[in-house]
Amino acid sequence: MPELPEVETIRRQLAPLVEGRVLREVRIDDSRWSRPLAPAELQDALTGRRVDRLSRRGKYFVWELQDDVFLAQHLRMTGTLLYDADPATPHVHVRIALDDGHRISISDPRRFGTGELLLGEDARAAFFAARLGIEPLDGALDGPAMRAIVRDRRAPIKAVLLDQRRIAGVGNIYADEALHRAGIHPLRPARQLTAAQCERLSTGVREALQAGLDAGGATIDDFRHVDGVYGGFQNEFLVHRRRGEPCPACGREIVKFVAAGRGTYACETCQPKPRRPRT
DNA sequence: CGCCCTGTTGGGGA
DNA sequence: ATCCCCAACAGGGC
Repeated sequence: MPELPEVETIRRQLAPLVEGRVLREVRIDDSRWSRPLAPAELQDALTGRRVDRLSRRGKYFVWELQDDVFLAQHLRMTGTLLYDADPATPHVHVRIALDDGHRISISDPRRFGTGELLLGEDARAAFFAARLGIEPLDGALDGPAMRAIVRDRRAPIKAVLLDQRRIAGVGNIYADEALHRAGIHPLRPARQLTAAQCERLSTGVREALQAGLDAGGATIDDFRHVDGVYGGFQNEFLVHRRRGEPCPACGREIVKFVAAGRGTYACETCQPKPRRPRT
């Protein structure tokens, strides 16, 4: 469910509610969530600590706790982070009681979500350095940066966009959206992109993510805010393809295929298929 | 009712 | 470097 705009939206809503609060009680009912630690170990490490800041890196929430203790939390496919959730909410595997009486619940039907404890600045830096590349909304993702990222890579451009070690936070839906905005076919070998295409793609990635943020992270159909309310839609490529409607730019049919192992949508009029197999 | 397929993610093994 | 499969579950098509 959550891609970068959704994660950032949740972070912005939750940060003022948790920063400065102490985690009074932590209950983890899922041994998968806290691997490699046992749930009891993670509970003990978190309990009683003050939240200095709630930040984000790629699609990770970073709970910055006192004494340089960090929790890198990922919601993966189906995780939701709820504030004062309905007690009947299903699939809640992690519950946190704050010192002001409010509660945090993490609901995650598929249980892919993770929470990793990182002790100290160095551990945090190493964790993200091994996994994440450039932050797409920090201003550094321009045409030349994109060109350096695609250079020498013969993998399809969509696979490169989804590689978190290159660009942090672009998921399946926003990758399709960015490629449509840039007029680039998802299967085009990355190294074939011209300087002009790299420029358009860097803009497409930034604008697609920003549009998601402007919509309050409401671009995915079952996205819910921290208060449990469902979000709405915006009139973008990704919305049209979900509805089975034609391309909003040219009116031609949107086609579906597999790229980088994921379901992929494109308009092959706006995004011409690659013809040259190798370069 | 049951079976099969799909999926917003990322890690590990081939 | 790249591809495939997997984690666990819900929902839709047939």
